[in-house]
Amino acid sequence: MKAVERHKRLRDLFSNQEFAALEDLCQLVDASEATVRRDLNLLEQNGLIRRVHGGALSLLTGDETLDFGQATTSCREEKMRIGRAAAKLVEDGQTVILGGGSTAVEAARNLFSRNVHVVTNSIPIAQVFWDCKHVDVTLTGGYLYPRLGVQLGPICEHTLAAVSGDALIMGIGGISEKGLSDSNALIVDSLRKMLKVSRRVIIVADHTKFGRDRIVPVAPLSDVDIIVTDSGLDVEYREMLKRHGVECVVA
Amino acid sequence: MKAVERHKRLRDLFSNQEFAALEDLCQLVDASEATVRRDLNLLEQNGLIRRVHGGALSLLTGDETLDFGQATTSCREEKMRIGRAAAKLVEDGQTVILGGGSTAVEAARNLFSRNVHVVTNSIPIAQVFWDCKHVDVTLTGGYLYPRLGVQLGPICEHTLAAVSGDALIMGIGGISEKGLSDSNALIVDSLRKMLKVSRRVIIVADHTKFGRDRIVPVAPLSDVDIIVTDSGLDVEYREMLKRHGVECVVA
DNA sequence: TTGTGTCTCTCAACGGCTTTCATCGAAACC
DNA sequence: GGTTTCGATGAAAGCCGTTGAGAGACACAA
Repeated sequence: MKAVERHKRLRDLFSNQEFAALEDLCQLVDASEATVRRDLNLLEQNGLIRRVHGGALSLLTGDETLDFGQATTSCREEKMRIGRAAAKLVEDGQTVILGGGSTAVEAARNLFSRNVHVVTNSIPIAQVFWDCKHVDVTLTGGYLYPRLGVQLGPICEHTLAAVSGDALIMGIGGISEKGLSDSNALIVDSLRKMLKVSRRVIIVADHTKFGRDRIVPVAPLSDVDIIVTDSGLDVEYREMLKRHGVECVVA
Repeated sequence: MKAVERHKRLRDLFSNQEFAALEDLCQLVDASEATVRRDLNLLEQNGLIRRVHGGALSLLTGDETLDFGQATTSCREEKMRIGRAAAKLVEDGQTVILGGGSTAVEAARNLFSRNVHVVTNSIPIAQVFWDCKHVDVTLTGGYLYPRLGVQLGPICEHTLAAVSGDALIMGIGGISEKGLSDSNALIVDSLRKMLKVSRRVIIVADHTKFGRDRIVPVAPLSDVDIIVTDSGLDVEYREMLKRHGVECVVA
């Protein structure tokens, strides 16, 4: 059986089943333990499962608890790839600030097995690390913005002010020549604060976000170091990023 | 059976059952006593159960701590009544600080349709108000204590210091002549801070909590204004409360 | 106090994990 | 066509975590 086929079978299994033992997986894909272990490592790097003694736990079945409605379901594959690429830009031992948004959640998943310190105002992101030993999670506190599960306001900003991040990974509503913008006026203050206290700014955004100006401007493109996006991005926008000195990573 | 599987079964059991004998658990998971003991130690470390001579007590159905995933399953009559009674002690327009623990979650549920401002360090409690329009929720922020979903440490305490609560509703591990005590050393600092900034202290605790001294002392009884408990409380303890000027509400 | 049952600690055995190496087959190159 | 190179695979060695059994300490009840 080819690797692609094995991976597909494993994914299918883990979207229906919470736990699987190594032995059973070997039988399922008719491969040696060594191969299955390697496959599981890949799946773990992609944030689909978590390896445990004796097998692996699915991160897909538990999803409903992380799904806070809306955006999470659309273009999942792309967001996963973007999240993975963004996580790779972070080095072990660093402090990473994670902004809200479903793409940032994907990035968080890919930081699960890493050795980092996470600071976030997003409860869904915090829950990704619910039972993770390597990752310290600090929540900012603040007013709870119900629909999105993010914490906002003076308390949030005060905590952020006391933090210094090696990297910031955050999603955004719109990216254009004018800079970053978002449609939610309440959350932009916290976004700005995050930008301010981070040494390296990584924006995660699929190609549909480009060329859009949302109601509230957040920051100029010059504040951004890297934008991670998908392969659907127009050349026009790539050049725009280049002009503004923003590195563009295609996941 | 693999370790993950055993743990899942044990959790499931303890979310439905208050006590289980070691022997029965061995049978349930088909493992030796030694292994089950080790598993129980882990669960105890995670605050899900309390080990006792001959087996283990559930803290999920019992009170005090709450695993996020189990939130929906544990809803015993008594706890609900206690939660309801405690919520009645709060007036509209007030700021209520809610400590972690499953009884406090019940109180939170009964505040859902009220017009109050909630301050909490517990994510499960914040989620009670997820889709609620009348209730403002402020989270303290801080280090995420895994599994219990509470936020702790300097950030949490700093936020609490800047808050002033009309009422505090919190659960506790033990209540005796010596005062309040709890088994989790990490969370007591935040509990103390909550006590300090609240004008009116309401403790929610079923009768099994009385006469118990847990490892870490939290506060003397004189710091408490009201204790809401169930009808199973011994006269002996009612008098103790009276002696210390604590009002006792039986739900 | 004594006896029974339970707990803790230690040790040995087992199984799973990682690392390394050899093999195989496919694609690339000469 | 033959050779080389590279990635994928499986097997083996050694390490580490998990498990179960037993000895002694401890708790509880009669």
